[in-house]
Amino acid sequence: MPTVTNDADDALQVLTAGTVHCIDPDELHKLLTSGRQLRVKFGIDPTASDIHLGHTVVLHKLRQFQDLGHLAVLIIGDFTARVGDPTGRSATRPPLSAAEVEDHAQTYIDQVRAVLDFSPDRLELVHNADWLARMDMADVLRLTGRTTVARIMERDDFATRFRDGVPIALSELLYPLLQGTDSVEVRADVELGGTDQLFNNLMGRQLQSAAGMDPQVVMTTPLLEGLDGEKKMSKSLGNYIGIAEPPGEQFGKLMSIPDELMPRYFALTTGWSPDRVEQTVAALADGAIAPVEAKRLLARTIADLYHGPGAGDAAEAEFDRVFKAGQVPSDLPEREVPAAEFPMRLARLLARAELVSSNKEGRRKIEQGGVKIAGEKVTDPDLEVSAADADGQVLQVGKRAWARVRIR
RNA sequence: GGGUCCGUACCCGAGAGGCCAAAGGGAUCUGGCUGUAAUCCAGAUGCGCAAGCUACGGGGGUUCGAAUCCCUCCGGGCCCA
Repeated sequence: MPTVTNDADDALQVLTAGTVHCIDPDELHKLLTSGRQLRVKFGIDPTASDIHLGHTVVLHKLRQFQDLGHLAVLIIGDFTARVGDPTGRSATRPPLSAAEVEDHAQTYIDQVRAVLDFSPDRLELVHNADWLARMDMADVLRLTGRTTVARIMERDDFATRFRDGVPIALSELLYPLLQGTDSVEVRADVELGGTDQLFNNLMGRQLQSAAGMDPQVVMTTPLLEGLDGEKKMSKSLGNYIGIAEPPGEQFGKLMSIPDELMPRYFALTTGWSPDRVEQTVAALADGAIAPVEAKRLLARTIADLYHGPGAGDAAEAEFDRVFKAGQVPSDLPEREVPAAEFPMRLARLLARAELVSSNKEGRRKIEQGGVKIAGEKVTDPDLEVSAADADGQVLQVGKRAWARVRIR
């Protein structure tokens, strides 16, 4: 068994830093003092294939436990994904097929590698279908008998949906119980999750106690705001930065977050030590670092984290080329258009080059002054171009869409 | 099983026979500004060169004319049992 740090006080401080809930710190301290390698549970439901920075907040916390010698018990919720966690959702999630779930799970695992330590003595990977799929009706009845309808309905999102007449599938009400069962099965000492998981995680304590185990310590991490600076980062809101996205995309998106969000991003997404975060944030606050520079640092850091050292510098250089110097990106798509279709209106060519979704939209973009051909702004919405005019030229729409036309 | 209400564009949501390609908000996009794909300000947002076409859960009907009225089917909420 690996050695575990015995300085419980220091460990407690590091581990509780940046958490929203810790239930409860005394229990955690006791566990840390025991010198045992703790089993730290974190469950993910592979309902979608992309991990974004919001997901990494809790993963960084889990990594801290690993770095202190503890064991991350990563539960792939292949069974629960099929039920659909209703957390924070206003509607029932459509069920996924087993194949979709498996596919997502593999992508998840690949992406999680960027944050977690995958050494065998630091990570245990399990699938909850291994125990949940085996339960029979008697097991289910026993499980559901351990709580009450009133207790389940305390959960805010259930209460809200019920009040507003939004449907709640009966299966969704069971979700907290399933997640709690996971805690019993993996004998979790600690469970991590976002703040929205608090209810589910506490259910784990209840079920563990009922099973005669010491209840797990529950710790929650903040939900990261997305690019808009207000709503929580999520794929469905489209305000996310995926960790598998190209570095240039990550860099650009990070440059577009509201300035006020920077301290939070430094604290929650970089994996930096609390000290380093504090120094950087302080420097930003007293003007020692200009906001742009801080944002660039953040953007480089994230790109490096997920694409290897140097990725951030490269992304930054390209960003400057394109957005500061206004040059064409070094790598831009080519679109082939048959010569027979010419001459055609530029508006139509933009659509053929997939820069706009319709001729009409192309016309609109020209009228708004957002279209350039070979670097020249076009003002005539009815402009006709010949094959010779168009061949090999770079079309640009707005600040972020380019294509080179090839006549064939 | 009975009753009742609802289903509108990417999302929320107004609309009550013609003035509706459909108010308003969100979201997104374009332009200007700039330290940024930030903020702020302005504008745009079904398709078609156009005549026009398609669109208000699906289908059918009434009418000169339907998102708006009727029938039916599908989906959903609530109440009663």
